[in-house]
Amino acid sequence: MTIDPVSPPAKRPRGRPRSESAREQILQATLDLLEAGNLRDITAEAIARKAGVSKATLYKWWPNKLHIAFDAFMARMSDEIVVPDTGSSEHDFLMAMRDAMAFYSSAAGRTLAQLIAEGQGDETFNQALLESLINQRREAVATIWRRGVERGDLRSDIDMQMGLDLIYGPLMFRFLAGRFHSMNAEEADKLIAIVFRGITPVRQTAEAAALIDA
Amino acid sequence: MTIDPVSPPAKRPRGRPRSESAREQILQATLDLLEAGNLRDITAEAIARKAGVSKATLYKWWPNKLHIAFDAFMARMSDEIVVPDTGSSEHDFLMAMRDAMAFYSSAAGRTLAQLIAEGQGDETFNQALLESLINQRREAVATIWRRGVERGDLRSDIDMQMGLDLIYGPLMFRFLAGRFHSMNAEEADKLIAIVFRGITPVRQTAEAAALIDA
Amino acid sequence: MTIDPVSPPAKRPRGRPRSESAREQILQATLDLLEAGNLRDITAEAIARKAGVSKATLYKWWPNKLHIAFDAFMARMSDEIVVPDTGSSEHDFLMAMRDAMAFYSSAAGRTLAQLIAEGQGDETFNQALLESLINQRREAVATIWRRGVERGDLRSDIDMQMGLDLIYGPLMFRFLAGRFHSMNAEEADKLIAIVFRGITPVRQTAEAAALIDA
Amino acid sequence: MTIDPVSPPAKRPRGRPRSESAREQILQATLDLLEAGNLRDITAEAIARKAGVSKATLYKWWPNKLHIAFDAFMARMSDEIVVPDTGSSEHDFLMAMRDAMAFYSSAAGRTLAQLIAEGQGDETFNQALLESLINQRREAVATIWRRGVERGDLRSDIDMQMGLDLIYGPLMFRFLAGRFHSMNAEEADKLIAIVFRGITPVRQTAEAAALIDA
DNA sequence: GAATAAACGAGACGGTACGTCTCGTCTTATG
DNA sequence: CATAAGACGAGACGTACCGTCTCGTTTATTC
Repeated sequence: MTIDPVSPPAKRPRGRPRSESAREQILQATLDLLEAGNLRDITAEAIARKAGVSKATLYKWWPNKLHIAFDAFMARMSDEIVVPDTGSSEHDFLMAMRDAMAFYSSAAGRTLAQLIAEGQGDETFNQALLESLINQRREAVATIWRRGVERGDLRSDIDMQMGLDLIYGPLMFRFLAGRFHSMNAEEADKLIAIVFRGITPVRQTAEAAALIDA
Repeated sequence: MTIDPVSPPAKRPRGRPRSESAREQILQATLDLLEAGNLRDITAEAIARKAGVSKATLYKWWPNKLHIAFDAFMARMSDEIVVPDTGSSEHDFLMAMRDAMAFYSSAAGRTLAQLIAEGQGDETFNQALLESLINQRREAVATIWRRGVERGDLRSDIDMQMGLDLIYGPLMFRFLAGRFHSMNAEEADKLIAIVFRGITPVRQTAEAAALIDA
Repeated sequence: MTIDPVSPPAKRPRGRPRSESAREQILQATLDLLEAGNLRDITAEAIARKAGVSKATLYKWWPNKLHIAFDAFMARMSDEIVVPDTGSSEHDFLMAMRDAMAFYSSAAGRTLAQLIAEGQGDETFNQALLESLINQRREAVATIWRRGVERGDLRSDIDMQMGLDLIYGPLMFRFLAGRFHSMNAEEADKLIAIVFRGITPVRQTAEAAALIDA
Repeated sequence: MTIDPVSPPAKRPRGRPRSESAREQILQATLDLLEAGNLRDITAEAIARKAGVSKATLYKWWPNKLHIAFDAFMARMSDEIVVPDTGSSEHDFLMAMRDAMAFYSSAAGRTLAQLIAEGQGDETFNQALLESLINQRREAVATIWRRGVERGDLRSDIDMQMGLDLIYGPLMFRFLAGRFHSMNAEEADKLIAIVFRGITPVRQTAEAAALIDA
């Protein structure tokens, strides 16, 4: 048993350390304002005021309010993903989709839409947003996918990315098109059912199709 | 002796008529600027200057630059949709998807993404945008869909809207996520193939699946 | 007798004309604020608010608040100078000095001191300020001086500028040094008396000196 | 064994003593910056950086940069005044004036002008500045003046302050008015000559005047 | 033709947010 | 303790764009 005797003891830099409370206040204030209105209508001054913080502090740590909103959003996202394991891939995906639907329906979903919208002009930001957003789900979904392939529920010759696009694409499409309200549980079931006929091995596909045809 | 008493033949109002050339100049200038940069970075003043028009004229006919951009975009869209008719629904959809891909890849696509983005804060505008945009394609796609159902290529118990979501959702998803470059012809083929296994009647599905499995 | 038939009739430029009322409101507001406090403590925003004017309007017509203050000050200065004519140059100068003392004692004087102070960093501005300020008095004083020389009250071989420096220099010195309160009428009399012994022809000088000596 | 009970002579306080080198570095840095640019444009941060000192140290020992500049200026002034003694009061004053001219022409003069300017808003500071500045010269000039009165070169019934105003007022006037460059040796001679006709006893005055008239 | 009416260009305006800057205070760890 | 480092709250700066307005001008219809 060894204790690293050398390890640089995370030495504090010289000056006054960054105020963690200020950071939190800013993110919280931003979230609150985002729930109340559009990102476009939120001013840096309003965030600063609500957070009890100077405007200079905002601009010291973030280049603009878009990035503040991004951090605020992400801080709220990090611990919510769970990986369903019902024994059936289709059912697992259904659960994952319902989870996603719940998320997109929440205030956070509205915020996300605005982040995507505002980020449209900034390719780098957009990339970062989608990546960190989707990567979080991808891990969960990848687990389901892998289990499904091993179990024989899913075809092994289909690119997972394509599968994800098929499942989340329609969801996101409705979401951004403002038709999200129509995306109820029943619709989700149908969507998953149809996609699964495409991504399951032939035998099961045929059976499933027969079932639907019936 | 009477002259057509029914049709008051588009009687010109009293004053100076609206300048059609100004209208065109404005839309053209807006399009040019949109190709060069982001909608966010385009100012009403820049449009007016480039169009050789007064700012007041802009605001007389449009409520804000978002609506100008919308009109400019739409003016360029109106006559491009064609309805493929190859005898096979799958092939028809493949053609339609490639058409859509070409469109989204063009400068107009970039413009569209920005319109969607900016419209995010304005529900009414967003609705109008998506509707008039999708309706244009919907007509075409509906024709394909109808033919497919009649021909027996497509299941009759699937909601067309769901079908469109399945086809265009992944496309739009990649588009907005900035992964559109990866949406090449091969990917499009695969996507359509998978979706079709879900939306075709069981017999054909089983055959197709067997074909792929082989 | 002819009337220029061509003369361009002071054609109004195109566009909305500059608001004269805004100009006046700005200058008045600035003056009011200057009387109440230091130029340093006056913000562009305060001027704009008090004048019921946008900040942009300030910056459209003046490069910074220093120049606004200058214009405000000058607008209030233009018509106050009178040229005394008592028959005696010494008496005339005494009147002129008392006039200047009254001015420097007023709120306008306080404003002037601040303008000089703030202008210290901007050589061009400083030059312009002193010039337009002193030129106004110089005209008056030059008249007195010329009359004095013609009348034989003043030596003709002394540079007028030097004479002005001798008369106004001590005044301004006390003014800027904050000892202005001590510059009462009696002191003014003494000062003028002493200077006049230096700038009058010898005979009168001797007589005057003898008078004082007595 | 005895402990001196009387003189705990300048007992060192506890803790780390104030760094004398820091003090000097700060004043020197301030002087350097003052020579390079305007006091207005110098930031506390710049002084601290150049002096290799923390900003907190500045504010611990001075209330603001104006007072730092004052101390820096004064430290450079203290030992330069000499009292000419040529046997003639007029000549002595001429020397003193040339001395003053040299000073005002130097970088220190520029600094002084800025101190006066900045101090305009702070009556107390202004007072202190002028007092400590003028008192330094006053001592020297008072000596000349006293000698002159004793010697009979100067009238005894003229207030010395008034005399100083007459001599230094025009100088300072030109200095602050930005016309200082014109204040060459010849002008200084003339100025002193004129003033002296006002402040010398009648006999000499008459003689001098006659001399000038000739 | 003159009168009427609306649209037009130019551009000044009030409003408001931006992102930057400096001030003077504070909170750490170091000497 | 005094210090160096540097984050912080406060708040003014000057810029930019918005959408409105006030002009004088132009282009049409109506009398």
